[in-house]
Amino acid sequence: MFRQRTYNPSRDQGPFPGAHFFWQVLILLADPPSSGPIRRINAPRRIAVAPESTRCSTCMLNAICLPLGMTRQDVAKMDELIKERFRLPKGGTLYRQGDVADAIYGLRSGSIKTQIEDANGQVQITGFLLPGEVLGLDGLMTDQQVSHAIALEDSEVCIIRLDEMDQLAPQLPSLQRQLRRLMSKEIGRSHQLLLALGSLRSEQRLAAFLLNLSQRLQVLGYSPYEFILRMSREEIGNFLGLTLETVSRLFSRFAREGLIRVQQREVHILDMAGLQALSGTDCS
Amino acid sequence: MFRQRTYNPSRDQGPFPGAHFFWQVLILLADPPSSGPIRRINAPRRIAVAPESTRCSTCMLNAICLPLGMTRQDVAKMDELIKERFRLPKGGTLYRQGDVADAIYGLRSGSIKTQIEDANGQVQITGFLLPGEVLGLDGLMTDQQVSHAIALEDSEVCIIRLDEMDQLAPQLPSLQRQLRRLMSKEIGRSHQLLLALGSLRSEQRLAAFLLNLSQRLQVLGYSPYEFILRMSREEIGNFLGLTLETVSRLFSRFAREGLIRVQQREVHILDMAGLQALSGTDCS
DNA sequence: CGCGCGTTTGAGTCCATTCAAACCTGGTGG
DNA sequence: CCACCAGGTTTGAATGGACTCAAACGCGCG
Repeated sequence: MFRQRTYNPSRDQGPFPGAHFFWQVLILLADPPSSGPIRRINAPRRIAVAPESTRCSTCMLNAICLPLGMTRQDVAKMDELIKERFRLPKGGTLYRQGDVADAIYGLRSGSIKTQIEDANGQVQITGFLLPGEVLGLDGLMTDQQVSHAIALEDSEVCIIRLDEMDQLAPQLPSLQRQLRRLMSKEIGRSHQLLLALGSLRSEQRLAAFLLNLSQRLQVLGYSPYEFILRMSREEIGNFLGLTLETVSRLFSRFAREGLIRVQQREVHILDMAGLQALSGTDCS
Repeated sequence: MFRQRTYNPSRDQGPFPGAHFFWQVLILLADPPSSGPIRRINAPRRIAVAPESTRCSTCMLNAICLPLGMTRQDVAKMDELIKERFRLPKGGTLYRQGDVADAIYGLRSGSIKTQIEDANGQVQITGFLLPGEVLGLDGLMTDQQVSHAIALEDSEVCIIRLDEMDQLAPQLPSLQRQLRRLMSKEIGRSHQLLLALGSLRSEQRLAAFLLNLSQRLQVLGYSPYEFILRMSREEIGNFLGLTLETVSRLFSRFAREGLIRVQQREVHILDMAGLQALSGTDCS
């Protein structure tokens, strides 16, 4: 039935009933939320933390995250906006498809995957997020989340409530702009991924995946040459439109060819240029 | 080298030098526009038309396009915002990757494809737009277009300048909200397409493609059962991550199986339910 | 008419998948 | 401490679906 075996992630609450759309059915804006009463997200599990620790102005990620490009004054205003943080254990879900989308989230630490699910339960991972990146932008359309967000390890997110953001918007045009940028970036990212899934062969996809990860980790101050993967082979495969076996084989081959060294989830990149050549990034 | 033959669209100005990014390189915000001086888009080809014909308030598409969900008063304010329209001949480009992105565009009539291009000239079509849909949202990130927009037939777009929109924003919060929705929709659309490219087999992809088109045309008041394709087999193939031959074979097979009738670019859908079952939209 | 372009159809190949078995690792309980 | 188990991972062999290469066809156009 499917080109690849159905990727069936562990479900903590049984099958989700609200995955009823496909493609641009969204454009209709017609179908009411058929998923029954809209659930309130995780409300009980939220904790307010000591104020000074949630400040954007003192956050190490403020050069990467939402405040990117803002003036000091504007960042100070951001501090009013972000009152809550949220701890997420490994495997925990930040939100699920169909939840009300009344906030966006800045990932503070850890890593999170986002995935969508169609009516058949077929799942597609749409992104692996690293600290400083913002989640929940895809839910702004319908006021309902259209994807699941699941922690790959213990993680922590900052919560930015939409209504409070709208209130603050007039005084903080730079936030609107930055938000627009982030959404635009998300669109660009999906498009690049589309290009990968649509036209790259498996080895190119994996090479590009590793390079992408390496680069993003470097931005965060980590070594671009060695890192540990937070996701399983199966998740990588799903993300790249491949099977876990293919991914595993490619890892082995890359290692055999001296491009990387890999044991389990620990990856050492030995030949960055070689990977780039493989991925097709390197032009000419 | 590539999984599918390189799709090489006719280029009106030779190879484009600015397609230097890959995936989330965008996140860096570091690399300067390496494409030389940023070009001004199509400025000389723009024409101002009789004011009453550009009014959102009298536009037939105002229930679908940007003004969707706005009050009558807000739509009236939109009228001030949209002062220009732009005629685009078949094959003409509205903007190219690397152009300054200082406006977004509402498609008034015709149809447009958007495509991205990587350093190797590899192209991926990211969308086929119909009237009432909005282009240019992906360029808001960098203030530079990250995709090409090319007309599939003679088309007409409304121009919404970003600086004017920002000026009007405080008085028109519903516009901000709607813009956010549209961007969010675009993200959702890409994600759905990702799911298709990542996990659907060829026949499912084409079936889903036809259903999607059918549905969007219906929203516009056209028959969902018969329409003519504005794009070539090659363009469909590129969009769906298939070769033109595969697409052609699938059309033939669908026709043989009584799902559709097709001659050249004219498509009649005979068995909508069959197509839905095939695409996997139909659940259970 | 002849040409170019898009499309259709066929035959053969190859790459990723499927199915299957063995392996490694970490955690649990005896 | 070790045996055992479960889940993730690796590797092999065989299959099949989409691709490549190729040729013929149809249509519009100068």
